[in-house]
Amino acid sequence: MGKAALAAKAPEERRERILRATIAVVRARGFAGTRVTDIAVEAGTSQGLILYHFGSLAGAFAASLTLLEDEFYEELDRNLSEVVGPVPRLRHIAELGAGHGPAVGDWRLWLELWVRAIRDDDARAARESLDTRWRGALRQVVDEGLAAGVFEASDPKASVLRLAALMDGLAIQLALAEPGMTPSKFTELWWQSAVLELGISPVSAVTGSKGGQKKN
Amino acid sequence: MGKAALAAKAPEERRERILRATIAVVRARGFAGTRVTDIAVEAGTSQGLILYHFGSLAGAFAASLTLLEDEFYEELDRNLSEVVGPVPRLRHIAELGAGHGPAVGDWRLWLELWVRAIRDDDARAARESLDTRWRGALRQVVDEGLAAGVFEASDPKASVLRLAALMDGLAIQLALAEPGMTPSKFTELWWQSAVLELGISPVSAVTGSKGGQKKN
DNA sequence: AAGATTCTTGAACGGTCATTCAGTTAGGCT
DNA sequence: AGCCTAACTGAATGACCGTTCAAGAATCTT
Repeated sequence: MGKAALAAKAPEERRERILRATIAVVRARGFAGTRVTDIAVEAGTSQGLILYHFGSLAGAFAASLTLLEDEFYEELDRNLSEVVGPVPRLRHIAELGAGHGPAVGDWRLWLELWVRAIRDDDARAARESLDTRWRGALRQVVDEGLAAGVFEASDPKASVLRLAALMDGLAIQLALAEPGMTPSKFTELWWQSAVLELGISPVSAVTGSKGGQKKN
Repeated sequence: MGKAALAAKAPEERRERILRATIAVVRARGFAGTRVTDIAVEAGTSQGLILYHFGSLAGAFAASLTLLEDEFYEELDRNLSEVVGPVPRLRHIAELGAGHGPAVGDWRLWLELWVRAIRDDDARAARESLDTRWRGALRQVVDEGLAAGVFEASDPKASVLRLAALMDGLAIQLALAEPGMTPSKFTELWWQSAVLELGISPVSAVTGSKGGQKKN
């Protein structure tokens, strides 16, 4: 009976383990390079089980995307509630993008998702949903700042769109390890744009970072 | 003999036809979805010939990337020489990105290249070279503008980096047909950032477009 | 505890596809 | 013309890989 308690894996647990394994493998090999066997090995199960639960490899991909979404949302909320005040929060976002925060940070996975979204409807829906949510969070911070009078923007919607797009664009270079692009450079470049775009005063801009203006 | 003149295809011609076909198929199906047969059909040759010339499918991919580079360079130069003066030229760039100009415009192909660059060295080299060249062109326009006194930027290098990255980021939305993103919106969003980033005066900003400020 | 149901396995199947290859054609050279 | 090499073909090969399946656990029901 003690044995049973240890050996017994709820099927649900198995399912989730497979989905996590799927994400891990896609991260490492990309969608195109992911085999059923890879997932099985990573999850410590058989190939058969993957097909049993998800019907096909594509089905496993699709299901793993919704897990990815859930975790992204959760983490985003957790991250943003960590910091208060529009400027520090925006600054926090600038740092998040650079790769702090595990789920948010893996830009290569994002690239994979974008390309898959060109032709796969599940991926398209997932990426759109993620993007909307992400822009919404950014929008919310911007609105807070506008209300508090520390940001100014003639067209907040456009500003948010641009800042979000800029982050994606910078992310590409980070993901591809473009020489000269580092996480801290990423953060600074984006932050500068935010300052410019939202008319953040130099004083608050510097104070934005929690630790003051110490650089290293 | 007349016959010979018509029928005779220089092998070089065949080679190039295959490379063009490769690009076309990748554009349509992505790297992951491209089969040797597809290329053969598109090029009107046999599968065998592709392998004969390029050794492998990956080889054909690699070779087609250098053709892509060449055409990109050529087209970029052609496009930029069309317009004179820093402001109109920058404006022209804003419009180019939105998809005018065939080779420059196909952002989906760019996405494919980015993802392939994660794991394939040839793709990585090609994309880096393309990117460098592209940023160089942007940089040149910015320098012109600075010299002429119509732009101002405290850190031109960073400005160029940001403007280039922003274009990539916006391109993703264009490539994925994000609802609400259109070529003209793309152009306007980017242009606004350029105006902000380079301190372009409203007067020249409006005159930037060749046709004056007509909107429709 | 017997039976039914769900879960799990891994071997076998079958299709797809890059690559090979034996042979054909065409062009250039003498 | 006759030979040699490069270009070219497409059928055959063989590996890889998603999916199927028959059978075996585990769990649940009563």
